[in-house]
Amino acid sequence: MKQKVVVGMSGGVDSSVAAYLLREQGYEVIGVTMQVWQDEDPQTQAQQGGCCGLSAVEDARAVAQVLEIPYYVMNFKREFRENVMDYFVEEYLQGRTPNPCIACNRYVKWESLLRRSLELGADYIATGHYARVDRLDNGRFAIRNSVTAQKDQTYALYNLTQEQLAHTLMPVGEYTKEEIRQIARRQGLPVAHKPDSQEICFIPDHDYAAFIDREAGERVPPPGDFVTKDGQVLGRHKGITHYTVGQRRGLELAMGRRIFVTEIRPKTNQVVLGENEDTFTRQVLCDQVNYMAVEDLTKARRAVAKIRYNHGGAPCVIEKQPDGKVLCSFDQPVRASTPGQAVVFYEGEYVLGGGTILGI
RNA sequence: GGCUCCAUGGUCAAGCGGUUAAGACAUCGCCCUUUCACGGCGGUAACACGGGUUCGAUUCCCGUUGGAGUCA
Repeated sequence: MKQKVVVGMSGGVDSSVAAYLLREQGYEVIGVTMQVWQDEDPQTQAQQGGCCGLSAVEDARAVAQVLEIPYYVMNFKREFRENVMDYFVEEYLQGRTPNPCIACNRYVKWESLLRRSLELGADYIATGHYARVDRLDNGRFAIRNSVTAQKDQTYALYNLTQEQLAHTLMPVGEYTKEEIRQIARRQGLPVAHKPDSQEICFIPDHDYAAFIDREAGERVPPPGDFVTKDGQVLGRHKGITHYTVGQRRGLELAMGRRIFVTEIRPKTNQVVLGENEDTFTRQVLCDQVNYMAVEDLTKARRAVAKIRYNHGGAPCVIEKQPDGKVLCSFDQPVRASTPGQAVVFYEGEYVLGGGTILGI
């Protein structure tokens, strides 16, 4: 009896090849595209792919046809709205900087999609992520680095639960991006040359502040003061939703030298500005911790941590606090630790866990 | 009101008789990137106005206008 796997197909190269690889490995493969949001303007719809746009459906269906696998479109708009879009807006309103991809993975892809797939009798779900899933000696499941350091998406997956990982396959993690494209070409998949997705999929024009304005209306914080850490007023800002820690561009302040956002203070509606060196911190505190390769943090241990998706990772000591939060003390200061973003801990090739960054 | 300074891109700021009129910051575009950022590479953009002097004025002189300071 073949094991059944539902592959989340975004219409991109990676998930298409994932479906192919699993079919080759002997699984009974079912292709599914998750419909998660919909732009009113069909013009935008056609042009914008993203990881989950609508043009996705046509491409994914075409790939499924080539692979001769069954293909369905499932509607997850409600789940996406609640767990990703609303969360995204609420975070910004409170002066934090969310990572919607992480929320989408945990709550939409690996919660809603997995549940429905299991209901359909599937044993696993699979995606085209550049990461691997391993079962460790301690019995736990953990996300493991992709074989290629060039393209590694483990950071966005730190929040998956053991139960979810137990039913997850990520075949693409065994290959490099070049190899994946090559496989796509050889198999004649129509998406072999499709560019990688980027940007937030539900904000195709990239103007996320305008999106928040539309969503939150009068709840959006008004303009306020740019200040130094000493309280000196430097100018006016457009509203805290327009900024994130470490940001330089878009401040519209000609100081004669580069200046950066060092802190966002929602209480006083201030945005604090300073020198580049002011953006560095040695300690990062996080909550909502998800443990992955380890069941818990009983004592301080060394790790490597990434504080944003494109951070190379830095050595540190992580230690659980009495209240359950985890304090991460870096050997060297890290730049622009940003509340709302995730800090993900690694040991070797495995994800130990991670949490949501809090203010100092 | 008198006197004295100043007047170059969006901001700051070089140049002071012949220059493609620097640079920084801001801004814009591209690259990077399944978040937001950082970063890299490019681009747009200026001599307040009117008279002189000179072969030639952003540069010198005189006004006008607009700022700054100062003195009754």
